[in-house]
Amino acid sequence: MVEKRKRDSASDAKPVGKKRDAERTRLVIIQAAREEFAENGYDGARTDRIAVRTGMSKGVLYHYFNSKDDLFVAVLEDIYLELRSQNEALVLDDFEPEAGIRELIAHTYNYFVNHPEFIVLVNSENLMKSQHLERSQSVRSMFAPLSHRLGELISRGQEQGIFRANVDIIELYISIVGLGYFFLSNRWTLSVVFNRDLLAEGAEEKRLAHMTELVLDYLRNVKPMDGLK
Amino acid sequence: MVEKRKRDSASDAKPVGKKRDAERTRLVIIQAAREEFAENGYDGARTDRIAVRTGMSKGVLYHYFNSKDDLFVAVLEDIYLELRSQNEALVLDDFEPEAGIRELIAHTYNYFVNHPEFIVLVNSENLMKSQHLERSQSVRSMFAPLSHRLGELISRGQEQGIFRANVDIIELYISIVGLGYFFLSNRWTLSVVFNRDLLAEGAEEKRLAHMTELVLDYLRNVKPMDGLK
Amino acid sequence: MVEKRKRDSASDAKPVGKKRDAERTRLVIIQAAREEFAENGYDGARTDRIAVRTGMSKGVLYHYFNSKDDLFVAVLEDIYLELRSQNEALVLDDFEPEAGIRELIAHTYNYFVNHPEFIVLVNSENLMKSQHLERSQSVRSMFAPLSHRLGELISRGQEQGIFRANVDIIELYISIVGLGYFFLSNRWTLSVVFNRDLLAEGAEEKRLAHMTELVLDYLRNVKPMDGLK
Amino acid sequence: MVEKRKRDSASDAKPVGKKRDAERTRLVIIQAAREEFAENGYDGARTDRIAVRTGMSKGVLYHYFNSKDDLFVAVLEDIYLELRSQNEALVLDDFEPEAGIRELIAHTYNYFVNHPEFIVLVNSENLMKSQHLERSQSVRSMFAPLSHRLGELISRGQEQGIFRANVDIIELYISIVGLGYFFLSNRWTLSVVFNRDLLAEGAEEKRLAHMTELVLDYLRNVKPMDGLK
DNA sequence: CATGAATGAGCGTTCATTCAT
DNA sequence: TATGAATGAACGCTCATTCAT
Repeated sequence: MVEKRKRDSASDAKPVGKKRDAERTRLVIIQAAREEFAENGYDGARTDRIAVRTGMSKGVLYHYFNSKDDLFVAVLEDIYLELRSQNEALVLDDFEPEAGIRELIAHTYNYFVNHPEFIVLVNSENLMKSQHLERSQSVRSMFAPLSHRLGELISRGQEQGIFRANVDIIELYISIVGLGYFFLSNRWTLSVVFNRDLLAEGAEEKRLAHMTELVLDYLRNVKPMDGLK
Repeated sequence: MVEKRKRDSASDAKPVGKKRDAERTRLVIIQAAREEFAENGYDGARTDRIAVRTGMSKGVLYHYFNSKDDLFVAVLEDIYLELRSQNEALVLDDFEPEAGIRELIAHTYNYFVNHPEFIVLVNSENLMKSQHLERSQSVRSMFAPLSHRLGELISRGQEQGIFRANVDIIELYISIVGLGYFFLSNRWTLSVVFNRDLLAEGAEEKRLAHMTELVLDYLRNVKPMDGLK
Repeated sequence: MVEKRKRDSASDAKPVGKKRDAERTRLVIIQAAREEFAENGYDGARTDRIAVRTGMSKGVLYHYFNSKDDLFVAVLEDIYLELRSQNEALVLDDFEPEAGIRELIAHTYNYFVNHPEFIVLVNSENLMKSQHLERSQSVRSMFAPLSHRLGELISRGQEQGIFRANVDIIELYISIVGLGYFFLSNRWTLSVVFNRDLLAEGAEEKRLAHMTELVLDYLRNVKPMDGLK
Repeated sequence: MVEKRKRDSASDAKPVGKKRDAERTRLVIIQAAREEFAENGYDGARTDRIAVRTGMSKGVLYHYFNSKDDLFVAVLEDIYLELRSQNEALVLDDFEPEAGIRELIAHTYNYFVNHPEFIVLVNSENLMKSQHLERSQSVRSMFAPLSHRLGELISRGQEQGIFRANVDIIELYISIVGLGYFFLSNRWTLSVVFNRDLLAEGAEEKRLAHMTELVLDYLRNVKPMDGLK
């Protein structure tokens, strides 16, 4: 279920027909940088180590990217693009409403499980108040299509009378993401303060089951008045 | 609703007279360090700036704490202690089950809203896989009492027939925390990818309403079979 | 044969009839400083550690001595005084010339063996070109009496026809000291470059035998012409 | 008689063209470090000042050497290599035994006279119990060849009946080295305690004459029994 | 007198970035 | 274009010394 990183990057969806060595090099650098940033956060990452990971000299980094900041922007764009392309592989239209929600929750969660870098990268960026993403064109509104499709799924459920009314799609989607993201992101401190090993075998699956139930019970909660409003 | 930092720190619950300057200085340093770590994360924080914030020389930091790491441990302990003492102010026993849950959700969420440092500090610590908290004695199992009280609240609701069965208290509590924490922590990147200003007026309250409903609908979801199991 | 350090210091030869606490404190500090300087050299020594060794606060050091430099002067004076008082215990007049030389060599060498601090302290001071000793009154010409007595011993040997003529007393005394001092001071590097463990059991005694023979063979080397010159 | 440092270092025996700047820079750093360590000892040396001496920035030191310790190792290796290569220039086989000894004594002594850094460097290293040299491969047993050649010289002298029997080569060599080394190393304190200016004109030559006589008289001291043993 | 908190210059080291080759 | 030597500001930390209590 987990795809290998090297082949997974959103960037290499681009046509590499002609041997564009420059393009390949860019990708190698982004991969190396992703790993380094993911293991250490933005401030903890070292350009030297990124260079070592690429197997190339440090000057190359600065030839392709002007600065550590620019490189971080590229890494963020790359991983967000990857997440979106994974999301697009999920065609919610094929599912019944409830099954569709289950799929969406599991799909989203599994991406985080399989790409722990995403969480570190995004947390780092939030620490810096999104100053890099703000400069990116390709990421803005990136999740609009997905939330639109989620809206359609909810609508279908509502029409079928199995989903409640008054659902704020974005709040819902943030909940779907957050219930898993927070757990995966904060496992280490949570394990300490609750004295329960959340890194243990089975903990991830247990979380997924709980959050799926939580969200679906919320959605299925059709009140008698709903139809009349 | 937000209390000022200076009076809010868990540490100064102790009677701080004028006698022992040392004790006072320790608190001043922890406060200064909390601010610096909160604004920049662990790696981004600078001991020089912490010293400037204290109004004292840099050497004094090392007179009280042996290293930046030790200081970070002290800051984490202080803020977790503060959170716990705030939690203890909330006597859930006084509430009907549903109202109790509402209180807990709001109380927890408001602490994060009023103490944005908490989120940055804890995210930083998770980036480092809890290596500092691991060394702390005072934080381990710190949230056991609270999850115990939450369990009692749920039990009361179940006895009254208004709450569902089969609730994993810790999973539930992580959801209660995570639904707010994730939103507050990730507002900046979420605002970009959803193209909705989550830092705008009203967004925080909206979030609280949504997550309260989500959790309560889950808990109230009494299935016919529940009583029979 | 080795006396304990604490009772051995030259300083406490002074009359401690009245309970002069100040004087006692001075000695305690000098002892502590001697140990610290001896283990780490001047630059490597830490005033904090000296204070810890005394069991008193750092301020005390600066009350009795104005600076690390002044304290080092006091330590040097103390240990040179100690060496001299040990030398004075050796009454060369009681010995036949050859036995006297043997005694002097062994006595001097054994002091170094039993007081390895002396070597580190003196090497440190030479690294700094004697800038501290230069300020000391009590040490200047301190070894004049001893070299005078050595001269008398040599004269007696010459009169008895068993010692050679033309002996420069100070050169000879420097040789007597240096043959042992150099070995003891440089054992660590010598062990490496010669690949022979000079810190092993027996190495010290072997050295003493060698250097005694060296010096005595030199002195006994009476040439036929000596008497005629 | 004293060669200038720049041409004298053991390291630049290698052909240093203009091609590899790196090699050149390494040597420049080692030279600068040698001077700084020699003037101040290990603890007294400052990496800032070493950088200033190289005319380059401080970071460059760490580009070539990982730490002050590693740099000190390199300096020690360099100067020991230099001493050995000087020693190898002395072909003892060409000399009659006694002349050979004279040459060896003078050669060794003159190296110290012309390279006062050697003494400070080695004293510093002994203060630290040879912890740097221990890590060096190139220095271990470095003086084995020389002591072997000294042994052959002594043997020839013994065969000719002009040198005594029972000579421990390493003890002898340590004496030859130590008689000069100690004088040169400790001139400053010795001048104070003997009240004789050992830094004055002529003092060095006088020392050499004395120590040569001392060693030769020891070696020449053929006892009647020697041949019979 | 004695304490130990506080100072501040300075230490060994790091690191994003530049630039000669 | 690619390399890696070089830069220099800044980092975490130290330490001899001072000073209020």
